[in-house]
Amino acid sequence: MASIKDVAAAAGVSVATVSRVLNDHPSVSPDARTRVLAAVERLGYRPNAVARSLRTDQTRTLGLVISDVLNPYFTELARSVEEEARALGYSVIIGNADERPDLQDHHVRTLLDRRIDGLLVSPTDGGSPLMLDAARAGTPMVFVDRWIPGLDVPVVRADGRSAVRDLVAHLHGLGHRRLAIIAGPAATTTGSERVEAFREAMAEYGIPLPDAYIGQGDFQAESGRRVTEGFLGLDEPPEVVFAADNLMALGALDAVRARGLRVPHDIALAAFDDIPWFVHTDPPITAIAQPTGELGRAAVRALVDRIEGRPPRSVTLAARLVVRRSCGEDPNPPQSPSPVRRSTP
Amino acid sequence: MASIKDVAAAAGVSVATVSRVLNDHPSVSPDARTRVLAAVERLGYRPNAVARSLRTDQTRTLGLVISDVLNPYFTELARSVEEEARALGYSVIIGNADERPDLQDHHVRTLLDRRIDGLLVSPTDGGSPLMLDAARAGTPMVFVDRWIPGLDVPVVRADGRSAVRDLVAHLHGLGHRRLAIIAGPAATTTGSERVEAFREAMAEYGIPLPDAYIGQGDFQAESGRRVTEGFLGLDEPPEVVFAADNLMALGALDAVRARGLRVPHDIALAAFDDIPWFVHTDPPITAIAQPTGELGRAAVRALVDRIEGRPPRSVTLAARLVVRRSCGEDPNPPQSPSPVRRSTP
DNA sequence: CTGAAAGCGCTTACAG
DNA sequence: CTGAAAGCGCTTACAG
Repeated sequence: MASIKDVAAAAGVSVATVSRVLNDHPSVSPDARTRVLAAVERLGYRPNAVARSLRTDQTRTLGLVISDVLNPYFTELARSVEEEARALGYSVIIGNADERPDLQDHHVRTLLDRRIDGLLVSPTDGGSPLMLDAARAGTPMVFVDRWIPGLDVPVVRADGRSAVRDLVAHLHGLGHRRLAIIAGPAATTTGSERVEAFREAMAEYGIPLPDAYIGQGDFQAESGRRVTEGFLGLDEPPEVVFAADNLMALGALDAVRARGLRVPHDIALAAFDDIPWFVHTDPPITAIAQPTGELGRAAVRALVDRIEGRPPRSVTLAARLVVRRSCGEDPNPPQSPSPVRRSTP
Repeated sequence: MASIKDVAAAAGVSVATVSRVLNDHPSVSPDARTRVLAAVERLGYRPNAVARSLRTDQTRTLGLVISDVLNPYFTELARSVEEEARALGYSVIIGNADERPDLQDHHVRTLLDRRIDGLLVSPTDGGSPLMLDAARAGTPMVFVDRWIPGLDVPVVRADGRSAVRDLVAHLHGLGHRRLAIIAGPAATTTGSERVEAFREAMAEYGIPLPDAYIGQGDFQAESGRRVTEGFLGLDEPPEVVFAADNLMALGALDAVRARGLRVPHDIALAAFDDIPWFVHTDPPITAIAQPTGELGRAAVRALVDRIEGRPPRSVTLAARLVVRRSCGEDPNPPQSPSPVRRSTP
């Protein structure tokens, strides 16, 4: 590939002048500029970003380490992150941890080695020494969705507490009393917080959350399946299963179907995280929706603020309950009878 | 951050020696090695990949430009690509074109500027000058899923022809004669091929595919919605809509539901690309499944072969039809009555 | 086995 | 406005 030297030679100027033209430095004569631009065009020259990064000590790249790309929530998050980053002149490199701390570590290490300007992470666990060291060493970092307490790192996330309270009110109103949850890993904030929010909301109605109704999942479909099978095998199975993310809800659906049971007739189902498919599942699934796009954008802005020397802000946005039919009789029946609605028994 | 110089000073050796132990060069004394490793440990030294890349002229990075990250098919593809790349010692940077040629170009350019070792692309269109030039200039490149004819670039893809024939046989067997398709952009191979395969299979049954039954979509949900509305507004609407990808199927479902109609009672639906949610939609959707993971892995192997000087091979794998209930009466009823099955009218 | 030195492709004070 | 030169952090022939 043509290098800056080739361009300089072709334009009859020094490499310094070529560099100035390329970087829009003001002190370049119109004539020199024209010749350089012509040479660039003729040679099809493209600056080597690797060399530039080495010299300037900045890569204009953000690292994003997410827990699971296959989870539509994170895919959407990644998309909004890339979009906002691009608008601000940054690229993003995504590392998929697949809910595995070792993989997360691998990606953090690779990203750090590549000298990304800043790191956006949704931690899979409590944080490895590598990540903690990086944070303490001053690597610009922002947590999205999940975070690690005790670190001076801004957090951008959704607070689901009030939406969970709305969900429990909805379930209680439908007459459900035996409520179970498929939790995420206790090592993640979203893993423990969602259980706590659920327990607290239930307490307001005087309903306990027995251990047998807390299933330990890992945010992936297979665990939702396994936990749900366990629930269904109980002497007194729960009336409702609340999956702490959409993939575990998918697993739960698989398990219910495998047993030959129906939602919500035999067991009700609700999920944290809303996705477009929930409108079309059988039945449509009641879910707690996060403002995913806004979270991604806010996270990027916080990180770029930090990188560029401005004080970054933590952001907490509200999640909201979207009621559909997976927990029982539609509580908001349409005014006029619609042919879409199924005649429920 | 500590540099190789710091390590050299701390270990009392030259930077050359440090470099040698870091790269497992054989000629290093055990003593030197020990001291270097200790210094590395003590300083928390991590080699600067940017500097190494500049020097060695290789980044050990693959670029992957996909048409739409929000499409579960591509997400899964991206995941398998990253997995295989990691196994072979490469990282991957994903660029999401969002089905927009301008964005695709942006990512190709950025990736090239970063001097990735090779490029995996699923082109959104017929290819911009930039991409064509890069291919002709010898940038290691492999097409996945979609490709651009006339270029000496290996292609890794699935052949859906026989699965589409199976689908048409299935539809014909169900008594359907008015079959419509929501096509992808004609500029993409998968956009045009799927229509052709559909048309040819229909011809075998003496069924024509009129223009009115070919809707022009762009592989994204909104276009599926729009096209389906058009079909439903026809004097003689089709009995079946075949969406050329899963997102347009989602849009089609939205449109059908908005009209207060039901699948398959009022109109049948099938999709290219199978996803886990299709098992749980109302009704479960008949789809053509690609061996996505295998495609991603094969594409990476071909690209790495090319990069490392081995002859790369094009690969074509077969797709297969997965019959569910969205086209009408289940043609393979279970032997014993199952409580899962709905009593269809 | 080891080190001094060149060089990868840039950017940027410095001097003119 | 322009260029020569230093230097970013590495790797790797070359000489010893």
